Amino acid sequence: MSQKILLIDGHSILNRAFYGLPDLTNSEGRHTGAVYGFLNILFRILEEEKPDYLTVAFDLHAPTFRHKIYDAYKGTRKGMPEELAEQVPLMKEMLGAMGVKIVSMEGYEADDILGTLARRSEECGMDVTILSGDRDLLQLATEKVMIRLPKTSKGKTVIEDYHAAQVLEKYQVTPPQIIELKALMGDSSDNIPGIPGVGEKTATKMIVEFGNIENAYAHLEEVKPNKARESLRMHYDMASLSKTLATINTDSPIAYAYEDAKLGDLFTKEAYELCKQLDFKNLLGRFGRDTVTEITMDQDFFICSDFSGTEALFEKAALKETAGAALMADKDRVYGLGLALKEKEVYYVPVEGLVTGEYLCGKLQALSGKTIISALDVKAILKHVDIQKPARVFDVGVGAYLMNPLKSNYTFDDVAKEYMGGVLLPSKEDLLGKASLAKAWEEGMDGLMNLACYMAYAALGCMEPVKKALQETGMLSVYEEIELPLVFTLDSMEKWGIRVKGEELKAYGEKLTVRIQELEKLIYGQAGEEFNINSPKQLGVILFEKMGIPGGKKTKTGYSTAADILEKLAPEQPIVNDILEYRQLTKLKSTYADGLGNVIEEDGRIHSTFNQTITATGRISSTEPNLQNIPVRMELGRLIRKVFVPEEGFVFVDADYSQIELRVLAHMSGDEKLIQAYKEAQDIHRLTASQVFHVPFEEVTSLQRRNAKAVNFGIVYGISSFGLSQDLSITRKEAAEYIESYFDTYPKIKGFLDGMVLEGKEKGYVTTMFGRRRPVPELKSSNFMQRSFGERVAMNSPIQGTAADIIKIAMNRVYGRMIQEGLQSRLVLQVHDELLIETKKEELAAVSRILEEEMKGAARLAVELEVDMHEGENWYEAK
DNA sequence: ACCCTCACG
DNA sequence: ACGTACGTGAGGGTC
Repeated sequence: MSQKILLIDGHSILNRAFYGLPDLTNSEGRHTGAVYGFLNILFRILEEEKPDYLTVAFDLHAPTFRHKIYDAYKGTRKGMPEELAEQVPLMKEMLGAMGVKIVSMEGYEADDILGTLARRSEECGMDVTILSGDRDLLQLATEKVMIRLPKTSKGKTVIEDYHAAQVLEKYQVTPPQIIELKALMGDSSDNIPGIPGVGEKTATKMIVEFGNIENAYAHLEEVKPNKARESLRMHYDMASLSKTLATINTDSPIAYAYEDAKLGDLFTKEAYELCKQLDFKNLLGRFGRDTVTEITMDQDFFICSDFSGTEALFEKAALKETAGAALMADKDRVYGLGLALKEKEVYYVPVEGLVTGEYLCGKLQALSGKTIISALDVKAILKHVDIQKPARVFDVGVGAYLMNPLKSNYTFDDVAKEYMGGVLLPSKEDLLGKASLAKAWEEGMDGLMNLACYMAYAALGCMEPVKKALQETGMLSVYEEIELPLVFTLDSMEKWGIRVKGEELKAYGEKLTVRIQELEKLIYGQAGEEFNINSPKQLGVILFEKMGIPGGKKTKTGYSTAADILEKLAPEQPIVNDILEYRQLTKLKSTYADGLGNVIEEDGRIHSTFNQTITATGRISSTEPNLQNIPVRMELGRLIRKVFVPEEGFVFVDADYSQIELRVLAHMSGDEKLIQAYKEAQDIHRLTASQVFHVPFEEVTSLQRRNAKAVNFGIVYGISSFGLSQDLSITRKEAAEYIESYFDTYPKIKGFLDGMVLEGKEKGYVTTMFGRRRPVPELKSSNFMQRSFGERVAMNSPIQGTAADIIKIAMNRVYGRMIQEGLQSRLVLQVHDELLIETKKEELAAVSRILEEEMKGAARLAVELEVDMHEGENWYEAK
C-alpha cells in the first residue's frame, strides 16, 4: 500500500470557511469562525483520507515571481476583511499547536508550493490529496493526485473530488488544459487579463478543438466565432502572459523534509488549551482523556464525612459573608454538598450515616440566613432547599446569561474560565465521564467529590466578578429586580406543575388514531402504494415524481413538502389535503396526546421546566414538556386544552397582554401617531389599515386589515420586503410599498428601528427598556445574509426583550402578592404574553384584581398595557 | 447528529 | 448577487 500525503491550501480553506459559515467570536471577542470551520473540514478530511503526511501551505505578503512579470497581478492576498485577517495568525498558531507542518516561501504562492510538493510526492510513488477552495488547482490533477474542493451547498459542506478523469468529465479538458482555459477567460480575482469577449463556453470549445492556445493561434482562420478569432489575433500576447501567470509552478525550490510532515497526534495539550481559549467546545471532545491535564486543586479540597465535622463546618461557614455551594442532587435524591468558604478551602460533604440529605438541606437553608449562598443554578438548589428570599442567594448562571445570552450553556468550567481569569477547570464530563450522579454515587467515584468542590469553588469565585460585570454594564438592576426574583417564581411554578386528565388525554389520542388510519388508507390508495407518509423524502418522491405534481425542489436534501409549499403547489389535489390533515393529526397524537401523557407524574400533574438562560432575547423557555406550544390556533388541536384542569375547588384564570410587542414599539419609538392610535382604537390593525391605505376606518376591507396586521407583525420582526411578500403572497415591490407607506404614516418608527441598527453596529449590542442586552455580532459580518439577519435582530430584540422583561416583572409581582395576601392560588404557566393562575374559587376576585393590577402596572408606557382575562374549568375555557 | 416539519408567542 | 421574516422545543426520519 502506497503512502499518502494530504496537502492543504491554507488561505483558500480559511477564506472559504470565513465566507461560507457563520462567524463566531469567543468570550474575548476574537473572531474564530473561520478557524473553527477550517478545523472541522480538516478533521473530516483526515478521517476520510487517513494520510501519512500532512502539510498546510500559506501565502506570504511578499510579491511573487508573477508580480515581477505582470505589475497588475493580484494573487491571493487581496483586500481581506479584518475579521478574517486576524484569524490567519490564529490558524497558524492552532496548526503549530497541533504539530502540523506549515510551509510558506517568499516569491511563491501557496499554489506553487502545493504543486511542487504534489509532483515530488507523486514521483516518490505516493498518493496525493490536495484540499483547496480554488478551482485553479485542478490543473494539478493526475491519476495519483486528487484535488478536493469543498463547496457550501445550502448550508452544508459537500466536497467535490477530482482526479484527472473527473476534470475531463466535468470540463471536457485535461488538467493541464485548465491553464489554457484560464488564460483565455481571464480571472478577475487574480487580475489575470485573459482575452476580451471569451468566456467559458468559447474557451472550452477552442481548447477541445485545438488543444492549446498556441495551436489555436497557428490555426487562427479556423477559430470560431469571428469575435473570438479577432480577439485572439489582437490579444495573443496577453493570452501568453496570462498562461504564464496561471501556470502553477511545480518545481519551486522549497526545502522540505517529509519527516517534519509526518502526521502525528494532533490532539496535543497545547491544542486543547487553545481550543478551550477559543471556546471551541465541540472540538474538545476529540481530545483524549490523557491529554486533558487540568489544573488540579484536589489538595485544596477537604472531605467532611462525619457528623460533628459537618456541624463544625457549617458553624464556620456561618461566619463568612458568602459561600459557594453546589448541591449534588437529582430529582429525587441528594448525594452530597460542595461548600467553598475561601479559594483554598473547599469542602465536600457526602450524604452518609447521620448526614442525611434532609439534614444537609436543612443546614444549607439555615446557613442561607447568615451567609449569602452563591451557586451556579439556584433553582436546582431550591428544589431541595427551602430558601425564601432572593437576597440570600447569588445565581452565577443567571448573571452570566445576562452578560451574554448567546451562549449555549453556563456550566461551572465555562463561567470560571470567563470570570476567574481564564482558569481551566475540568468539566463535569472530564470528572464523571458519561455517568449520571446516581451512577457516580453508586460507584463511589472520586469524581463526585471533585465535581462538587470545583462547582462550589467556581460559584464562590465567580460571584464578585459577575456582579461587577453586571454593575459595569448597567444590568445589575435587571438581575436583582427581575431575574433573581424570577428564579423563585419559576421554581414555584415548576413545583406546582399543572393538573392534566390522563384518561381524557388518552381518549383524545384514540380518537385521533381512528381518523389517522382512515387517512392512511386514503393516501395509500391515491398514491397507488404504501409508504411512510411521515418521511419527507418518500413523500417527495410520491408527490413530485410518481404523481407528477409540478414545481418540486426546495431544500438541500430534496423536495420540500412543508404545508405552505404543498398548499401553494396543489391546493386542489385531494391527496395533498389528506396529507396535510394526516400530518396535523399525527403531530397532535405524537407530540401532545402521547407526549404529554408520558410526562404526567404521580401527583396527576405535569411539571415542566422553565428555563431562564436559554433565549437570546430574554424570554423564558419551557421543556420536558414544552407547555408554551400547546395548540390553540386550530380547533381540533385547541381541544387538548380541555385536559388541562385545576384541582377541585379551583378554577383557571388566564390573563394575556393584548399586543404587548406593538405597544412596546409605540412606547419605545415615541411615535405620536401610533400612540394616539392605541388611545383610540379598539382594533389596532383596522386603524393601521385605515391610516396606511388612506381609507376611512369603517371602509377598511378585511384584506386591508389582514395586510396591515401582517405589516404590524413584520415591523416587530425587523421588516424586510422579502419577508412580508412571502407572508402575504404578494410581490416584493408591493411589499416594499406597504412598508414605505407604513413608515410614512408612523415616521418615528422608522427612526427608532434605524436607530437600533445603528446603535447595535456601534456598541455591538442592543438593549431593552430595562437595560437587558443582546449582543449582535452578525452586524459586523461581511456576509450580506448574516448582516441582514443582524439588522433584523437589532430591530426585534429590544421589542421582544422589553415585552419579556415586562411579563417577568408582572410574574414576580403576582407571585409575591399571592403569597403576601396569603392566597392558596398559584401561578402555573407563562406563555410569553399570558399567565395562567390556578385559582381557589373563593379567591377569584382577589386573583383577578392582582392580575389586572400587576400586569398592567408592570411598566409605565406611553400607551396602556391592556390585559384580557378569562376564567374557566379548564384551559380551553379560560383562554 | 442533523434535517424537516410544525406547535406556540 | 446574496436568499429571509423574530423567538422557541419536540418528534420522526435519515445517515
